[in-house]
Amino acid sequence: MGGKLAQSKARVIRVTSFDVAEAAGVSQSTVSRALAGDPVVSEATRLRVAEAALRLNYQVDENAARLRTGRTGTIAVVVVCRPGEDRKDLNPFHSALLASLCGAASLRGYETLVSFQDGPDNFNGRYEEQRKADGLTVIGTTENYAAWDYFRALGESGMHWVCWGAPFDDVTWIRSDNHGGARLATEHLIAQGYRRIACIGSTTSPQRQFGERYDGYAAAMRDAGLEPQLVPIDKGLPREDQGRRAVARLIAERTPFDALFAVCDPIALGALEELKAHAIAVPGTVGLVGFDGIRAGAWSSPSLTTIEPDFRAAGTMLVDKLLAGIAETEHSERRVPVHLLERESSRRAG
Amino acid sequence: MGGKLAQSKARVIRVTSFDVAEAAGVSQSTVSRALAGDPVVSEATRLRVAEAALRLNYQVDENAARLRTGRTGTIAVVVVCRPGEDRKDLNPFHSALLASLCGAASLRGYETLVSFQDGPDNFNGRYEEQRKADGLTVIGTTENYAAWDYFRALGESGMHWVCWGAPFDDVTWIRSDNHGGARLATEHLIAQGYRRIACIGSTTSPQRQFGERYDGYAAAMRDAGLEPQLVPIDKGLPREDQGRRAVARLIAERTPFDALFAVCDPIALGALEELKAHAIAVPGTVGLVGFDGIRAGAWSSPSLTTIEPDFRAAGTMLVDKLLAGIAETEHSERRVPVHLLERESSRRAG
DNA sequence: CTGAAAGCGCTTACAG
DNA sequence: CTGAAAGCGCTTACAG
Repeated sequence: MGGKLAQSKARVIRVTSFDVAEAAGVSQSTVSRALAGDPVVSEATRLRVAEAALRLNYQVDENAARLRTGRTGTIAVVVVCRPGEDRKDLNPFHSALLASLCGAASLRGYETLVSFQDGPDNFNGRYEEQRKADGLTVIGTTENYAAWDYFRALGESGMHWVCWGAPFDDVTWIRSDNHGGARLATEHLIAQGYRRIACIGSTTSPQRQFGERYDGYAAAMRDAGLEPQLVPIDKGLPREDQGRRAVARLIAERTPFDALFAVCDPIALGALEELKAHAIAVPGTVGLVGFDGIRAGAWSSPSLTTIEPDFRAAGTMLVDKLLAGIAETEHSERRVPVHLLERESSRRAG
Repeated sequence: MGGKLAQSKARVIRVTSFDVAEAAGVSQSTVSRALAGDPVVSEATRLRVAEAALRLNYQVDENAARLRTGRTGTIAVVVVCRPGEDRKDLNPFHSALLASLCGAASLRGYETLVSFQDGPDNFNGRYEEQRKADGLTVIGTTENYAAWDYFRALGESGMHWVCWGAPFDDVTWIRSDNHGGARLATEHLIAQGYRRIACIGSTTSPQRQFGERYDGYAAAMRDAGLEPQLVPIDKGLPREDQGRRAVARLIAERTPFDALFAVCDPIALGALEELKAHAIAVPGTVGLVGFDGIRAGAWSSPSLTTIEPDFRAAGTMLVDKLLAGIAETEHSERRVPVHLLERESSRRAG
C-alpha cells in the first residue's frame, strides 16, 4: 500500500508541450519551435509561448527530445577502481582529475555522466549505443587490467573514447609531459650543483609515466655527461614506503649519492622521511625533487621541490580530444604541460 | 561539406529491438521482455534473444526506455562554483566530496550527472522535470549566495534535493558533526594539559560549520571551567593567511595563550607557520589542533593534530538521504561522524 | 509564420 | 508463454 501510494504520487501531473500549447493558444509544434529558439517563429508568438511555459513551470522532457534528435550533450566518465577497493575513497589525484574533467566539460557546454567501475559485473562503456552520451572518458587506477582490457576491446568497435592511466600505449590517451618534466627536474638538480643524482623509480611499472620519467631523467643525465642510476622501488608497497626503502637501501649499500629524483611525490616524501631519520641534511647534503605537485609537498619540512602538471589543462585536453574525435576534427596534443615548482628540498646555496 | 559528411557518418546504422526480434525469430515485445529479465519468457526464448542481441551488438536506447518508464537511475549533482572562478580548479575538499558522492551513488546502482554552475545564466536544478535524474544533490562553495538562493527557491516546488555547504539551515543538508568534533579537539587539548586555549575562527561566517565548531569549543571550555576566547579571522583572505594574521595579532597584543584550536586545517597550517616564524615551539610551548583532516597536515612539521570527518560516509549519507526523500522513507541522520586524528602538534609530554 | 502528422525506440497493458 | 498495439513527449520534414 505504501508502495502504491508512493507510485501514485510519483505519477504526478506532468506538464507537456501540449499543455503549453493550449495555454498559449498555439499548436504543439509551435511551442517546440518557440522554446528551441527557432528564428522562424514570430516574436509575439515566442513571447506568448515563453510566458505560458514559465507560468506552467514547463521543462522539456529530455528523454523525448533525445529520442528524436539523437544528441545528448553529455560526456560519459568512467572511473576505474581497484576491485574490492571502496569506490568512495578515490585518491586525491583522481579526485582532482575527475573534478577537472567535469569542469572542463561544463565549460564546453556538456554535462558529465559519471560511473565507477571495478569488475566484469559492472563494466559498461556502451554509452553511445545506449544513447546516454556522445563519447566516453576513462580515468582511474592503472592496476585494474581487466578494466583496461575491456575498454581497449570496446574501442575496436569504433566508439569515441579517450583515457588517462591505461597501462598500454595503443589507445587514445592524454598524459603529462613526463619526459620533459623529468628532464626539468634533473637539469634543475644539476644546475644546483648536484652530480650524483639517483632516480627512485621503475622502468617496468605498468604506470607508463614512471618509465617515461626515468627516460627523461636518464637523457638529461647523459646530456650532462653524468651516469644515470636507477634505484628500483619494491612492488606492492605504499608509495611512501617505497621511498623509505629505496633510501634505506642506498644507505645500507653505501652507494654514494648527493641528490634524488623520485618519480612521484609520495615516494619523494617517504624518501625525505628516511633521509631525516638518518640525519642527512636536505637540501644541504642531499637534494630532492619529486613529481606531481601534490599539496602535501608544500607542507613538508623542507618543502618539496616537484614537477607540477597543469591539472586544469588535463581536464580540458581530455574533453577537447574527445570532442575532436566525435567531430572528426584534428587534435594532436596529448601531453599536459608541466613546470618546475622550486621549493626548499633542492635549494643548495652555491 | 565536412559537416555533412560528419553528420551522415554519425547517422550510423542503429540496431533496434526490432532487428534483434527478426534475428531471433520472435516479436519485438518478446525481445524487450527477455532482455529485461521478465520471468514470464521461457528459458529457450531468453537464450535465443540474448544470443541475437550479443551478436548484433544491441544495446537498449535508454532515452526510449526512460520515455516510457519515467525512471532514470541517475542522480544529478550540481557543483556550485564561485562566479568567475575556474571551474576546472575545484579545491581538494570539494573534489573529494564529489568523488565520494559519485562513488556512493555507484554503490547504490545510480549514475551521477554532474554539472558545474556559477551564475544565473547557467543555473539549472530542474533535472526531475527534464527527466534527466530522479533527484538532485548540490555541493560546492558556500560563497555563491545567488546559487543557494536559486536552489532554495526551487526546493519550494517540491523537488527532491539535498545539499552540503548551503549558507542557511532551512534546507535538507548533511554536515559534519562540527559541534562534537570541536568538543573532541578542545577536550583533547585540555587533557594534554593546555589551559589557555584560543579558537581561531568566526561566529558570523556564512560557513555554518565555523560557527558550529566555535560553539563546540566554547561548550567544552566552559564545561572544564575555562574561558573561551575567539580570535576572529579577517574576511576575504586565503585561509592560510587568516591563520598567520590571527597568530601575529595574538602575539602583537601580548595575549597569553598556550594552545590554539583552528576551525579548519588551512587556518591551522598558516598559524603553525607564524608560530614557527616567532620561534614558538609547537607542541612544547603552544599546542595546535585543526579541523578537516586534509592530507597536507600529515606532512607539516610538526604534523597537525586534526578532527577528521569520515568522507566516505559523507557521500553515502548525501545519497541515502536523497534516495530516502525520493522513496518517501524516513532518514534522520544528517551529521557525518568525525574522529580525533592525534598527531604531533598537540602532543605535550606530561 | 503556423499546424497536422510522422516517427524516434522502447515498455507494458491487453488478448490469445 | 507470445504477439499486436498503444503511447511515452518530443522534433522536424511537409503543407499551406
